Amino acid sequence: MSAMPQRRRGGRDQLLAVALRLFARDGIQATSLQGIADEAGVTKAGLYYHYKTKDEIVLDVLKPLLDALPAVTRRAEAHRTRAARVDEVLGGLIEIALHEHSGFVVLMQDPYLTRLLGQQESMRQWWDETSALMLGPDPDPQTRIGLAMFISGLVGASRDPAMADLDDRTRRQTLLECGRRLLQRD
Amino acid sequence: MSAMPQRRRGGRDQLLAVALRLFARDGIQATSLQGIADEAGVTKAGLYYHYKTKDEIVLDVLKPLLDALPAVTRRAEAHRTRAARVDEVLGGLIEIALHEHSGFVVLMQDPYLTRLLGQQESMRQWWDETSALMLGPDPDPQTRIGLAMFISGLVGASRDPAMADLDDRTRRQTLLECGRRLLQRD
DNA sequence: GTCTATACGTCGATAGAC
DNA sequence: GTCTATCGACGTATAGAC
Repeated sequence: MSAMPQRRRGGRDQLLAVALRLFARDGIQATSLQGIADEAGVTKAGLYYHYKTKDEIVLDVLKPLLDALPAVTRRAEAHRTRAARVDEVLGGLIEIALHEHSGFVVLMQDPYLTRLLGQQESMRQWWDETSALMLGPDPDPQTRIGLAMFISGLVGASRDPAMADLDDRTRRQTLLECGRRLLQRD
Repeated sequence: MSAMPQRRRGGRDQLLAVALRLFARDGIQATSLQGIADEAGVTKAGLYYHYKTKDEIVLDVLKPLLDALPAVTRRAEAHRTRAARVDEVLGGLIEIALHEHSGFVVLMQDPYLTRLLGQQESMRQWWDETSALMLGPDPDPQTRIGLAMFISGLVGASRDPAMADLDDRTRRQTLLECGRRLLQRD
């Protein structure tokens, strides 16, 4: 019983790693199955042993991320003060942005994925619930838009060259400070 | 001698407007010339009378934006204090994000365009110059990353539903406040 | 200037040998 | 499980009639 990811050539986990890298770099639409197969050292038909369609690969690649987001919200709901809930969500999103950066880019920006998930509506529902949790009742526009800027800006900020100089703890702290500033009440 | 944009069916300006809308919605790669031609009411071959390649269309679509960005920087350079330069750049970028939102999305997020412009290096050079102008000498990481979050977050913030309720002046003011918070020194 | 028709490559996906 | 070979659809781009 091996729960370890199998990174063997052509193994599922290696296919997913290759696909994620290419999706983040070139976009899903521009990433061909041929390209994934080449980089993974298998043939195009080899992919079809593991997956029936390209969309199945896309969803499997994003699965860990799509599970991680509701988990953050569930942890935040356990807190009793709004400030604590905000910090929990900010910290959780920052953690994801830093350590699953490729997936986060795809999730936030790829129009192919937007269309694929748009049919499900689950993503929008998660964000409505989570933002309501952070903003509380009757949020002012400034805070509302500050939150939108944070979630959208997290992609670019975590890719910034200045990030390279910082250790992991400082990265989290810096991004958290950005979020707090954007969400502070007047 | 008519300097007015020609919005006639199949005119260049209408082609560009259609292309921009589709690029922003679906991504450049996923937007076929067939799709542009259909929406513009011409045939695919009709496009090739105006443009030799798809890339030529892309660059022409983004031309106004690629000219507007250095113009913002030039205006900012005229100011004598750092605070004034920062406000000038923030205001200029906000103006662009609000009123050329489709183009701004494509410019900031489309990997096809990143590759196309990556060959030229001009975009990176503009941002290096502009961020240096805003950050001044020896910027601390917090400010540096705050700026990265602002520029990247501007796309999402200007698309937020809460924006719909606000008048134009309030939108600018709200986004400017976000930028000031992210760029303030400790 | 705009059309029809088409060349030629690559796409996602399938069939069948080994 | 992985391969070769191939399918039909669609991509960009071109040729030539009107």
